[in-house]
Amino acid sequence: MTPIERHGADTPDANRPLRADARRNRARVLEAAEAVFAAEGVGASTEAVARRAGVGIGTVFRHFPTKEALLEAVLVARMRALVAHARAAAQGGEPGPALFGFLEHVIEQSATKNAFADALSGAGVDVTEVVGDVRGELLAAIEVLTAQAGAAGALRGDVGAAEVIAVAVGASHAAMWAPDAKIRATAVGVILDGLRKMA
Amino acid sequence: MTPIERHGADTPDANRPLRADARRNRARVLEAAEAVFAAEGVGASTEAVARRAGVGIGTVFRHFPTKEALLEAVLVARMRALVAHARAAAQGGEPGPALFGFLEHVIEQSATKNAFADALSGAGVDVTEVVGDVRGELLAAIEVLTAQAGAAGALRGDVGAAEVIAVAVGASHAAMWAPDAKIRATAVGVILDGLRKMA
Amino acid sequence: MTPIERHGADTPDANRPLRADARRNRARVLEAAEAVFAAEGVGASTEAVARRAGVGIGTVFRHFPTKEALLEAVLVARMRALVAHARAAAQGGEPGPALFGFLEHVIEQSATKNAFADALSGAGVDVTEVVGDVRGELLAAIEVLTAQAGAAGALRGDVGAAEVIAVAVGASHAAMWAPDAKIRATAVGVILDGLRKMA
Amino acid sequence: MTPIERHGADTPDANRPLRADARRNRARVLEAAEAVFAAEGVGASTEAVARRAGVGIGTVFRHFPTKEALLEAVLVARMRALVAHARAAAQGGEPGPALFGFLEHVIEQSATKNAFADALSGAGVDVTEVVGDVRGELLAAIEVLTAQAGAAGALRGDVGAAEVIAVAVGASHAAMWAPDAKIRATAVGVILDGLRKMA
DNA sequence: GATGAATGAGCTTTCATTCAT
DNA sequence: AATGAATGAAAGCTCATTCAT
Repeated sequence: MTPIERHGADTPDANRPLRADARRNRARVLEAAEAVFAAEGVGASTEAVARRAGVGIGTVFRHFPTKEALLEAVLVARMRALVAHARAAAQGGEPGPALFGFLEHVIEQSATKNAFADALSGAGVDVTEVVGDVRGELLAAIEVLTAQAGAAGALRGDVGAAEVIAVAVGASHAAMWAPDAKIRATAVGVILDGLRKMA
Repeated sequence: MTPIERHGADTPDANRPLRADARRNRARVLEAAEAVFAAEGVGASTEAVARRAGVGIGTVFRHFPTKEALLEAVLVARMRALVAHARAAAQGGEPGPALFGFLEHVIEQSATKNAFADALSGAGVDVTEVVGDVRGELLAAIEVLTAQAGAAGALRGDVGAAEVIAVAVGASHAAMWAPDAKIRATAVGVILDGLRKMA
Repeated sequence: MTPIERHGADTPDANRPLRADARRNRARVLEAAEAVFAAEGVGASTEAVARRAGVGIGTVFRHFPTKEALLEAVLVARMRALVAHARAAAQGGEPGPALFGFLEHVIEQSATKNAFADALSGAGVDVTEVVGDVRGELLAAIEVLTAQAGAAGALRGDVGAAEVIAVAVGASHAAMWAPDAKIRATAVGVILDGLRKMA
Repeated sequence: MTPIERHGADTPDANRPLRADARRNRARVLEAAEAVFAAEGVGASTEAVARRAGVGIGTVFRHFPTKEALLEAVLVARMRALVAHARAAAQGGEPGPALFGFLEHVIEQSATKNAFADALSGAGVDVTEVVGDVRGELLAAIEVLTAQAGAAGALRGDVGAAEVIAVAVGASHAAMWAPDAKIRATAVGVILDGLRKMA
């Protein structure tokens, strides 16, 4: 129905760099969505997100054509941040602390905001499908951390990146569920200890 | 939110004798609710529950005055089952296997059905408030298991019942997130290893 | 998902005779829909229909799960009325007047309310699909009228029921379009004359 | 509703010179609108029209300040084409064939695209109001054809231009409704026969 | 003049909850 | 007690229209 999509003719590049204000609004909406969903759960209304972002509903739907798309975008954004963090950690000093520092960061974040993904999966969204590319990137980034830590003798031999992620997800939830800071610290400590090289 | 939930059990005549068929219906609804919410998430409609239970909606609401009340009842029922399981385990043979066997049961269950609680907490319900009595009972039952295992030298010294529960919650989620059986087994193993006595 | 749909056990017959008040409401909604869509076009809101019927929106959607379903139901109802009228006409006296009287009735009705179907087809609904059974019944009923009139020498030899319907649809629109009564009468007369036996 | 539509034509410099590209865009939009509305009904979105025309929405609204204005413009354009066709026909050879050829053209067009006007009238727009001038022109052009055909004895004596138009509208709809080509041909034939001189 | 991002009223649809039967 | 029809407040989403770029 849109044969050529030619609508500028002299616009330098085809797939729209997105006007400056549009870009700004998109970011604001994403931010607002993250905050609102973290605070009220995925059941929060799209209007609430719009209000928080200070834009009209129409704007939210222009950028994310579906509520699910918005949810996905939030998830992807969060994962992208994790990827960046993991890469930075891999660059840093000692392998062991690099990996465990990263994990603690993940857990901390999840604990205050909301768990790795599961408000989504609880709502019936197939998380795996959604995150596509990013999932691969995250896996790769963690693979590096894992390999380094393994080589340095700081990590159990039988675990790879996938296992580390699963364990991190678990630790996040343990942290969320723990009724107080002391219990939280112990529980997380226990779980992470499970990852360390056994004597 | 509905503290006076306490229904029957050992008060043979008191509050509500509850006609035989009414009792049966209550049970059917609860069962249906568990199945439906497990399958479709907490967003599933109350009508779907009624349909599955083979009763009219009116009946569902007669027994559980609110959708939230129904959700809570499901959660409480599941925890009650855990309590029973934990007590049975404590009666059995060796302390170490008793505790870890129980934990594996919990994790397995959560993994196939759905996590310990969090569809609820994802929906903004304060789980801690809700479960009131049962939470105490579960804690007590696990305390017994924990103490026995600790005395037998099968459990890290610095963890009590609360920590064990948090770790179990974590392990459940690790299991749910793991993409395949092999990774699931390793991740759960790692976490439970964290609980064992360190050399 | 609804294995048996057993919800009465002693309700005499299975597929719900529909409670008395429900039946009444369904009829009211249908009537209201006919009036509202006739007056404001198919673009009229479902709420307007509910208001006119004196019921809540929910009730409209309980009976007709979709706006399209409501539209279809209106169309089917109207066609059913035509079928009844055609059958009655076939019972009556002379074949020629029976057919042409019926056609005039159809045209008159369409002219005041709105055309045979096309607000729908204008809205992209595939009318043919929708009316299924009724279409067949109408065709059959008109077939009878047509055959009788043909035998009586009051109808052109080369037209059957389908052609008669098409011509009636045409005449309805001619009537709707005509700017005044005199022109309307002449135009309709011209078209119906086309159907009569040529000398 | 936009009476001052009168644009250019024989006023070479007056109201708006209208830049060359603007003129081109106006035409493109009109064309696109005709195609889109024909294909998807009047419910089609203005954006769809813009997309099809290869312009931004803003441009559509600059030329036609309202969706209704756009709809009207499409209708007027179509009628203008008919006027031209009618005038050409009047110039041609024998009166009878001239009139009936014209009518067949009208019917054919309507049948493939969509009926004379009624998606509009179905949407609650008062078509008569809208077309103002053009309606008069069309009437006049057909008056000529009618008079010629009448004088040549090829047309019933009691019908004038208005009746012919009404009948043409009817025939268009008969054609649209007919389920197959054979029935369509017969039904249209019947209606047009009604217009011919009776023996 | 052209563009397309922003707007928000309005629409369809769902669902917890109530209440006459 | 049980039923299921009725209710109406949201929710998600669309689209004509405006206006800064």
